[in-house]
Amino acid sequence: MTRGSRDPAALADQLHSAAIHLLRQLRKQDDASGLSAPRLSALSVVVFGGPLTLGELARAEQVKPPTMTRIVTGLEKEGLVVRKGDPHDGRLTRIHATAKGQRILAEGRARRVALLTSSVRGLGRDELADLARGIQLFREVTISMRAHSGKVHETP
Amino acid sequence: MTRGSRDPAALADQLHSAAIHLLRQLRKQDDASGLSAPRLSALSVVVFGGPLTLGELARAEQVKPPTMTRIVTGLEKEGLVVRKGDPHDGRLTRIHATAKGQRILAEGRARRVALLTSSVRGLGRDELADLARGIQLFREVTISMRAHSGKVHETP
DNA sequence: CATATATCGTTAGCTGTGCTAACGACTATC
DNA sequence: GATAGTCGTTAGCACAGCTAACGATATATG
Repeated sequence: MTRGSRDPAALADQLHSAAIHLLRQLRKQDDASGLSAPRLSALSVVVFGGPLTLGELARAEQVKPPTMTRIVTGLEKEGLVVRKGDPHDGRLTRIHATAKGQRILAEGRARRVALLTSSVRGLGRDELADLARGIQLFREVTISMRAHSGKVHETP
Repeated sequence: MTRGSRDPAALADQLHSAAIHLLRQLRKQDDASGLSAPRLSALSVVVFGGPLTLGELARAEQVKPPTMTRIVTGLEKEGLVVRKGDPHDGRLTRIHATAKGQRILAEGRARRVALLTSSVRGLGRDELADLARGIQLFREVTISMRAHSGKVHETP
């Protein structure tokens, strides 16, 4: 398997498996803050990306508008974001983070960091750097996949 | 952001975001084979891990038995696995992969590989090696998280 | 100005994943 | 053979993802 690490097929499977299991663990941890992964991710975009329209948020999260509607509704029900109508365009709904939303996000982040830190304790500085490098490559692959997937499937 | 790559907080956020978006892309591609990510992952375990009981499969996929029951039911309905009772222990249900299941898995794998290959075309050999390294670290972190998460939350 | 067209967000309805609680079937123990 | 434990399933809940259809608003066109 050490040799197979450079085999694209094995790499694809490992990527698939690693992503699934990693996300499951992250989700478990996020449950401690009462927020699911999609909600937390959306909240993060709103907090750091400033006020956004629902459509922009949906595109940022690569999700269809109806899905984002319900995510935002859930967040709003917990008082983490608020909807505000745009004065210039009545169709738009701008999503703003509340102070509570910012606090919850910071807490969840701190919780993940604490867990990651304890998990990373067994890793050295170099391995940490490798991890950062790996994340960067993950993102590049994701972006590239996104560009290519339309070709494989369809182009609406 | 280049400097922040070694900041644990930024690393945690990036890990979170990267996993979510990567999985979303993988899921889209897997949709082409008519199988969702959890089903494909479970099928992969059954195919490569030989016949397993439902409970073993649930533990392998870090999922509770009722969830695995439905995943297996879905796979069985499509003729990708079969349930067989254990002759020595009537409580056990062993899950076997069918020839069709093996074929479908191979096809899905080929599809992912094709996409990954095209996505990876922009990456050099060294970057590929870095990616493999990143995946390895991902798994270590996941395993470590799993060991530590009980401590953070609770131990039932 | 009035009407048609386009865009945005929501609602309705479907599938699938995850959980807990409760249950039936079977083993194992006493 | 009664009792206790294990395994898988069923029932019921919440949430995420989608498409299709709809109302409201904005814009373009006659």
